[in-house]
Amino acid sequence: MSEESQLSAISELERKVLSFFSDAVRVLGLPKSVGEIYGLLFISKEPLSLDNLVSKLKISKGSGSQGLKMLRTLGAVKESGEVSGRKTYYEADAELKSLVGGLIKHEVRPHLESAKSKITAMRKLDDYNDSFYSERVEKLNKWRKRAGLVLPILQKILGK
Amino acid sequence: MSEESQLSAISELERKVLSFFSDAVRVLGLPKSVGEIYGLLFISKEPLSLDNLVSKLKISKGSGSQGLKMLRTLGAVKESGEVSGRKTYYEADAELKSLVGGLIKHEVRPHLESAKSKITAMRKLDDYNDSFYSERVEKLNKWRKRAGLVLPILQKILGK
DNA sequence: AGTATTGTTCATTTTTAATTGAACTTAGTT
DNA sequence: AACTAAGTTCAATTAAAAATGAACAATACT
Repeated sequence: MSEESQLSAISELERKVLSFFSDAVRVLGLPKSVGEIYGLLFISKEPLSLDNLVSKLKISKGSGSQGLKMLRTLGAVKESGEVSGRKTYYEADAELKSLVGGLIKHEVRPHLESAKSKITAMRKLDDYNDSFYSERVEKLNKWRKRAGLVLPILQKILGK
Repeated sequence: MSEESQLSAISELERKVLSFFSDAVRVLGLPKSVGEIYGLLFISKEPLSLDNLVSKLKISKGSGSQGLKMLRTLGAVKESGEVSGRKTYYEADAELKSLVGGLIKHEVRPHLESAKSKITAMRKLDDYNDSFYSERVEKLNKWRKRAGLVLPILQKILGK
C-alpha cells in the first residue's frame, strides 16, 4: 500500500540545517551529501528511511546508500527501533561524543598510523646520519606523537 | 650570472618528507602542492627561492607562487634574512605552534563564525517556536561554542 | 631612461572526487 | 516458489578543485 507520499518539500529551517552540516562536513573532508543526510536526520522529528532521504534531498539512491553507510561506520547514525514494514529507518546520533569519537577513530587515527610508518622509513635512510636531517625527522615524530596525545583530550572535552 | 644549476634531483628522504606533508595537508583540506612546498622547505638546509621550489618539485611557477602565498598567510613560511641578489628566499617556520595558530586563525575560525551566523538565522524562523526544533538548534549552538572553547586549549597543548 | 629578471594573476586545462543510474543481491510477502 | 520492494555496488558521468602557462606587473640592474 502507498504511504504518505514523500513529496513534502524542505522547510526553511531544514535548508539552513543542511547548509550548516554540509559546511561542517566539508571542513572534515567528507562529501557534502553525507552532511546533508546527517543534517536531515538531525532535524527530523521521526526516523527516516533511505527512500525518505532520497526523495527529500533529491539525491540518487546510490548516493543515499553510500552516505548512510559512511554515517553508520562513523557511528553518527543508528537504525531506529521502529521496524514497521520492511524498510529500515535511521535517526541521527545527536551526541557530540559519538561524532567526535567516530571521526577520530576512522578519519584521524589511520592517518597518524601512516605517518608513523613513514617516519620509521625515514630513520632507515643514510641521510638520517646527518644531524640536521635526523633532527628534522625527530621533530616530525614529536609532532605526530603530540597529535596522538591530543586526541583523547579533545574527546574528553568535546564529549561531555 | 648563472647560479648553481637547480637540477639537483629529489633525494629519498626528501621524497618521504614530501609525501608526509602532502598527506598531512590533504587531511586539513589544503592542496597537495602546498604540502610539498612546505615539506621541501622543512627538510632543506638552506632557504629556497620560488625558482628552486618550482624546479625541484616540477610544478608550475603559478602553483608555486600561489602555494607560497598561502603558506605566508598561514605563517608557515617566512622570508629568509639572506637577500642575495634580487630573489627572495623562504624557509619553513618549523614550530608546531605557528602552524597550528595559523590554521586555527585562517582555516577554522572563519567557519565557526559562519556557523554562528547560520544559527542566528535559524532562531528567527517560525519553526524555532517548536520545542523540538529549538532544542536542536540550541544543541548546534552548544557544539559550536564548545568547538570555539577547544581551540585555545588545543593551541596551548600543541604549541609548547 | 631601457632592459632583464622575478613574481603574480587568472582564464583554460587537467586531475581528482562525488554523484548518478542501471544491474545485481538480499530479504519480505503472498 | 514466485513475486515484489529495499538496498548495494560499481562503471560511467558530472561536478569541483587544483595546476598550468601565458600575459601582466613589479623590481633592480646597467
